[in-house]
Amino acid sequence: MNIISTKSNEDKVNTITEMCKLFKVSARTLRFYESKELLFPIRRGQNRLFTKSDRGRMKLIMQGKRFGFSLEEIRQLLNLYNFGDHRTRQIKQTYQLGLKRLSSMEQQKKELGVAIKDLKAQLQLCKDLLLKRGADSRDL
Amino acid sequence: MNIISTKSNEDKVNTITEMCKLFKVSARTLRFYESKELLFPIRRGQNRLFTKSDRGRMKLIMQGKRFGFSLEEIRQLLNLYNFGDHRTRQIKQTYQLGLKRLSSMEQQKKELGVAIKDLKAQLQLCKDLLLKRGADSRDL
DNA sequence: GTTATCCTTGACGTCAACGTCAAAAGAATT
DNA sequence: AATTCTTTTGACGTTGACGTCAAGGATAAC
Repeated sequence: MNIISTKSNEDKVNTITEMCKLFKVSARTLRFYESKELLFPIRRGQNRLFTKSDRGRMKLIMQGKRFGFSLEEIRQLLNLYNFGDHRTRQIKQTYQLGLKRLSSMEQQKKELGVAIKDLKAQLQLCKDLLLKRGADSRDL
Repeated sequence: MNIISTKSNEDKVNTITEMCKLFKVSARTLRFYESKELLFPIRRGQNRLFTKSDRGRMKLIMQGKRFGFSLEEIRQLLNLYNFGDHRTRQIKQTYQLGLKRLSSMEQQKKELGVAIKDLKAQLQLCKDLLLKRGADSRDL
């Protein structure tokens, strides 16, 4: 342990199998994401090493997928989290995209709230019917 | 207008093109959904007529898609809204599925809240950088 | 009657997001 | 040195969710 690297996991790198376990995806998926420029693992020889940046990106990728975004949509947004090394014009574009995405996500959250309310009501109706049909309330 | 049908749009039926416009999808999509048993239009001759039930289902389908669910997942849940004509055991299963889906959606809403917060923060950072680089604050 | 318009059923094509398999290269273990 | 394990790079396969013709029936308009 070097005296400089007090933040032990800051500069830690992962092999591909470690990443697989970390994010519960296949190696194929990670290579695929690299080919699509969502990840940028460095190389030791010909092997991939995934850095903290890649871990952060993967987290965002999984999140984005959960919310129903396509990989391409996610890729564009990922630049928002690495804007240091881009040109101003590109950052501006990504920023605009981020604003759109934000409002889309806020909208989705609102809709989700309504859908949840509906589903709850429907489940209640369903439950009532089941009880009326003589179901045991313990297995509901 | 029949004296019995006071609820004018309750028993209204739509042709396929009407449905297309109503939900902004293609006819192919509607036929595809029927083939996958997500919709059950009645027939006049060989033509499809979409009922109120189908309209309700379509609303739920679009919603489900927005939230990232697959058509198969959506199909299973749709039974929750038409449980009148099913057997108790099946309803019970659908009910259980609904509970799972509910908690999944609630989880998703929570994650969405966090992601929105993160994105906002990131956008702020981005904005600061752009301003520092001399961007005009009016086009942000 | 025929032209035009909707609608139908196949059947094949496409695109995203991977899965799967083969061949080979490197490192590690015995 | 031989074997095992991890990983690599192709390359082809698959699945979900449709798109896109092609060929034909039904109905309304002229």
